[in-house]
Amino acid sequence: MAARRTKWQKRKVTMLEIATAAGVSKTTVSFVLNNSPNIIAISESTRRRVLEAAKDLGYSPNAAARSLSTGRSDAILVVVFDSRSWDQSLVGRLRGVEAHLVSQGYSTHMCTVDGEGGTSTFFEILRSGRADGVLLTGSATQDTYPVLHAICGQAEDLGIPIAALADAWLGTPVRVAADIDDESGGEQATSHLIEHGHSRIALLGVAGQGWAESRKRGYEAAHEKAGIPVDPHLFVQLDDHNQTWAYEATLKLARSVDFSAMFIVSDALAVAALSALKAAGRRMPEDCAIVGFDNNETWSKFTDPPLTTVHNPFYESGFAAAETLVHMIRREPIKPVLLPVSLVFRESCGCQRKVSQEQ
Amino acid sequence: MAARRTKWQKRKVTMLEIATAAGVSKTTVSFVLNNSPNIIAISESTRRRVLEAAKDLGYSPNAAARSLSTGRSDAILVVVFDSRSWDQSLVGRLRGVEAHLVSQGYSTHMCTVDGEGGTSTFFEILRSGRADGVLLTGSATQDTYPVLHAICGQAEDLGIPIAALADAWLGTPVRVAADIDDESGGEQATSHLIEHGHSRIALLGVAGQGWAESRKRGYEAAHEKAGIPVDPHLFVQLDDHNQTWAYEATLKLARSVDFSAMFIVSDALAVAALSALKAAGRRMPEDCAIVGFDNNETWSKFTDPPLTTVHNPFYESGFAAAETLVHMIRREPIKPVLLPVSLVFRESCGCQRKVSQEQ
DNA sequence: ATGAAAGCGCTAACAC
DNA sequence: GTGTTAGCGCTTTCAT
Repeated sequence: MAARRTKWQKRKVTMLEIATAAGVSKTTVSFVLNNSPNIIAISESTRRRVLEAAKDLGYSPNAAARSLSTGRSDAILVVVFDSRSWDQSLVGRLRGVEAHLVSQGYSTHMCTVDGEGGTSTFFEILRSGRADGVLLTGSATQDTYPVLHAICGQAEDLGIPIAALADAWLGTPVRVAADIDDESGGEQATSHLIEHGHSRIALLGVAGQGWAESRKRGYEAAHEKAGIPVDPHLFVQLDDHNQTWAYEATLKLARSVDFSAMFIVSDALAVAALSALKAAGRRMPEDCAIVGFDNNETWSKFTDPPLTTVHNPFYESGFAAAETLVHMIRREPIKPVLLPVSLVFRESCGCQRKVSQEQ
Repeated sequence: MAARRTKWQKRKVTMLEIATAAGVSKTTVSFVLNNSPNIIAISESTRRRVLEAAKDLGYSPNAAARSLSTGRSDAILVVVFDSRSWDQSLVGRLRGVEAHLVSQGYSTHMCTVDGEGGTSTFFEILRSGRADGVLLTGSATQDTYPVLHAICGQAEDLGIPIAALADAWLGTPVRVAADIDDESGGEQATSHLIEHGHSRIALLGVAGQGWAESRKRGYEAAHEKAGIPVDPHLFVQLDDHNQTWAYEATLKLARSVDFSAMFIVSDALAVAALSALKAAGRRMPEDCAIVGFDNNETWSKFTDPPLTTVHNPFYESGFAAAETLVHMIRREPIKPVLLPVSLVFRESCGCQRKVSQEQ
């Protein structure tokens, strides 16, 4: 019976209702619920009554109202560049980002930027005040660089902090919120190969990408340290992080120059190279030892041979980047983050097979 | 000079300002900008003036204010279950989801649910009115099933539509917004193996997951069609989508029963199986032909041998699912979506090597 | 064809 | 210690 109310949508509880229930005013409720500075001026008993009422009624603040009133949105926007080419690394980072954001009371908006189109979303989200900060991830290519610049401009205009996750975005004012030690990784990888006795180590890199260039510097540093000259003929620098090119370039290299090992700046490229080397008739690691970079959880340990690679702490860097961004939003001091990386030994480098498959 | 205004934050333009600029009232501006039904009552010239002013001033509506006023949020929440185990499939789907959502003026909130913790975020986002609809993706495991149920309950209480992306969530009221034809995929894969002359085809599946079970049904259907009896001894049903288990189970199977081919319900599991088969001394495809499922863009073509697999249209299913969810939100009629899948022929099934590496 | 005005739910400056 | 009240920017009903 209780006619009226043709369709009963569970009414959202408002502050007013809980104020009434607790016999106080909205203000008091607001102070209590937000633990606002004025909370000191609220008696313990009132506080308790309010909290209780809020709980009983199942209160949740309305985000829009709060946002309208405070001017904040308590959300950040994650922009993924060229998501097409990203896999677990992206997912891992996203998990880390979200984990920290959640702990700080922020929610996560997401948008992707691939070539065209997507741009507008980004601007709308930012301009409509849906985000208090922006986190960039992925890596911009030639197509997306203009977009990247527009994004930076927009964020600056709006006074919204913007930070990059794990990669330098050259030529932009974007600060890297959390980076990993790409150079050290490249050095560890290369040094390990050198320890295995190799002196002609090929390098498969990507030109123009900060992370790849750093890894390459690590490769050079390892040579320097060992007193081995680097031979530029052993370099292949792709114009883009592209597997097909990696395959072809490696095939060509294997047929034209002499080398007994190879450091590849990413696992995704490494599998392509592995495939090309096999096509060139080489057996790994006997005819060519290999080390990659990233340690993709799902795929890298099941290559043939299992790939020795530098572990990239995706989750951790996402977490740290979010942390930095939140500091920026709150105008708190921030310290640069450089996460260490380390080598995961499997068989492609020439190390012996592990006893169990457990790694 | 121009003292005052110590820090100049580009003032957000409001409707009032554009109203003033155009010499009309807020109401008119709102009507024009939203193309509201009353737009018919706005003279073309006024309309143009308003539009022009809005453009000149670089106006963007404030999302919070609009949301507070309309009760909508123009955003949907994507919940990713067990994101740990997802890679490109997730990214592909997310891209699809976002592509459609953007076209409809929705923004995307994201949160993950892994074991513990994350739950709260979810509820907060929903209860604080930040989302008009929920899209579930990933697959719930035993740990996360309770969370899943809580989520469904919450969404229902709030009257917020909730839909699943590409997988049935057994025992919940969640409707599948866009599914792919897992069964047909399993059948195509198996039939192809049968055409290659195999009659003892092992199956590596996952128990309790809708998608995996469907793929298995396809395997059985193919046998039935070919008049080949299925031998349950050839089945391995993992309790979870776990590569280590897949490796071990396959190794054991290879050593205990006789089979000349294998259908594996996912590429991730397939690489583990491939590795195990090699460890058991088999050469592929000669000693064992293999077909997987998913066609991971980055990894599946560089396995050794290149993996023949069923292409899973991740992007498309994300797109379609978002489409359905939007229909649900708008209370428009919806039609079930079942995307077709097809086999990608490479070499692990025994087919000849392609002329170029181009696929 | 257009405008006035009443909210939407919350915050915070200011009174008491 | 606690309450009043004036917005925040937008939508929408109802006048005109």
